[in-house]
Amino acid sequence: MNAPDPMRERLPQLGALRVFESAARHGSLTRAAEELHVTHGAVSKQIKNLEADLGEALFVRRNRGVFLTERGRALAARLRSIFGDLEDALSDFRTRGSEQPLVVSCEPTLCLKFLIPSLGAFQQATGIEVRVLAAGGRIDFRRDHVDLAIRRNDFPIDGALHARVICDEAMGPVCAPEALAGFEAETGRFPLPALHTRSRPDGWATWKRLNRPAIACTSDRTYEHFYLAIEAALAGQGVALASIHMVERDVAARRLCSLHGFWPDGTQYVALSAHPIEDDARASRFVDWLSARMNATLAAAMPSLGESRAAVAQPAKGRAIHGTR
Amino acid sequence: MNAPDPMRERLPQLGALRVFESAARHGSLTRAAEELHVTHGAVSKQIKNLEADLGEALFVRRNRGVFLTERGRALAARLRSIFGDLEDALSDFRTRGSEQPLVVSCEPTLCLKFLIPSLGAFQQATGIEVRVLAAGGRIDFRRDHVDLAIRRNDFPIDGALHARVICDEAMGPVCAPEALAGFEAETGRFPLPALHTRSRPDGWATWKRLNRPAIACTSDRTYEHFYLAIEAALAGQGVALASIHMVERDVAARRLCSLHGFWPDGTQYVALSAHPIEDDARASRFVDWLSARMNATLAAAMPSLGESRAAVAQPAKGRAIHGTR
DNA sequence: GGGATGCGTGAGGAAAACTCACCGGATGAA
DNA sequence: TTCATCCGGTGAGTTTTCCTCACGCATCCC
Repeated sequence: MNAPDPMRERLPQLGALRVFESAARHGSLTRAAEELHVTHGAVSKQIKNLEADLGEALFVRRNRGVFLTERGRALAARLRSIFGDLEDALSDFRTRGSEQPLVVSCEPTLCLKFLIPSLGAFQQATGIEVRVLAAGGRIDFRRDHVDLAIRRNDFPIDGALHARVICDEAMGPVCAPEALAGFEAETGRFPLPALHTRSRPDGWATWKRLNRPAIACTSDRTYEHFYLAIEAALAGQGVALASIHMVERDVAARRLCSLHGFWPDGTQYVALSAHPIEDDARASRFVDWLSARMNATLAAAMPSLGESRAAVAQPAKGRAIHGTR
Repeated sequence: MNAPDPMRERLPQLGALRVFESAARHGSLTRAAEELHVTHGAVSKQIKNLEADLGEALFVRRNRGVFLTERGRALAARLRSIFGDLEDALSDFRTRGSEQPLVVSCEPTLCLKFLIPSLGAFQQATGIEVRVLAAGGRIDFRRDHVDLAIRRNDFPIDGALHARVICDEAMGPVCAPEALAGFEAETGRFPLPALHTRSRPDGWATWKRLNRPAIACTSDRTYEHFYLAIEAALAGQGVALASIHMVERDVAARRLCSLHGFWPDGTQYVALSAHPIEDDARASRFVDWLSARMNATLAAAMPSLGESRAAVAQPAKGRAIHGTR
């Protein structure tokens, strides 16, 4: 009566949700009542309340039993998973159970070309279990249950996130050894297409902007995915502008040749998290390891990085990284 | 008094958990009380109850405020994520919000060599958002929030799971084109090591058991990861026994050569789910697409599969697949 | 038809949750 | 030092929620 909770903090009916989940699972109010050790009347009323609160029926009553609505089924499925998580969390707490694996989201190409092959050593050395979610672009940490995302800072980073720089990005044109024969280093003429990637449309433009040696290709070809562009380069179908971190192994194995070395493009790889990375020992350790690992790659591929860096690092300035350190 | 709930169904204190989460987030009982629109006394008692139930303090009281225990902090973090999920679920329900992405767990090599490159077309055609979790081996569907897992049925499949066969596995020895020169087809002599993978230790043994042409290598080399073995083969360091589904693109691009074609090894790829796959339209559609896609690869690579299949399919018999169809 | 099953509902009661008022320790400024 | 203030604990009492009980109704099966 007296304006109890105008902006009532959501989740009013925790108990009712729990009862509904049970009833949905059993497809029966009576059996839910048994599971919860209450009478069927209690279950009936809880669900009625919940439906009133949601303004929508979750069950269709048929006098001989209840049947989930389509939307009711969807809600029940999610609730089931969520209450399962809750049970797990409490059971882990009580038994001092093991930690959850660290979930890392990473751009797919980097993921397979670099992260996964070297992950085994990390897991073995630290005992930290890592799960890799191969996904790029925007990320919803909570929805996807991601602890850490590895991204390039080529976009403004949400101020609510916490970031830690891992290493510089360095790009360079690469092609298959057999395709290298047609390349005229002086004129820059190259008798094959330039390979583009939709996920990094400004790659070649940045290369040009940084006054790196021009490469005059016969045409352009665009791939949906970085991985496919690299594969096309491997197949000798053109020259791709690739990240050193992604083609490190291919170059080392001489499946790919670098035309003009690799150069920082002003962006960095950063680790993003919804919470301060320092607060999570495992995440912190992972980022440290990743940073050391990727910087080693950089150092090996670009011994001349020292002097070139200062001139190139400028464009990245002004990009707001809300760092925690 | 009269034995109310000896085996009380877990999660007794939903409200208390909610209160604790709020207090932990604010680091203050008083501010939690404000958020929940109750008095601080109510919050204090709820948390006291919860601690009694857990048999352990969650806060350290300091007369000037409360401070989370180490374990309390861990629990609060998980609760925060879980209640966040709950809010999302309810908010999605009320607003008829969009569906969650379909999370597919897949062995990393197959994931990058095959799945991710072709996934774009699927997402575009169906509008179904797919997230790929690169992980092999055993899987906990609920803990990892996985909807669908793609695996080979080379292990007994838990009866509680639902499975649908996708396609046959087919293996064959592959090496780099330049390494092929040293291969004597008649004697089977090969002047390089055989490349093994720890994740499929019985690969070459199965090849021999099925009476495929023997390959006499100089030595053996074992890699931790399938991806690395394929990479070694690409680098001309030996001959690997690879799945057609993983090296399809490499063979097509002539980066790898097949020595004796690809042959079914008696196992199949299966889609596993915690729930009947038919019940989830999106999962069902994804499996249909994947099945068509992978069988097309098989058909293209092994036009002679028809007659060879009958003789080889036997070993797989007896492996219990709890199929839903 | 008769019994069993499954659910809805109103009245009344038990239990949980909350409020209120007061307490004590710690902090910081006067 | 003193006093005002902040933060949380606690006991008594009250409110609210939730549950039980008992009954009604419709369906299904023998």
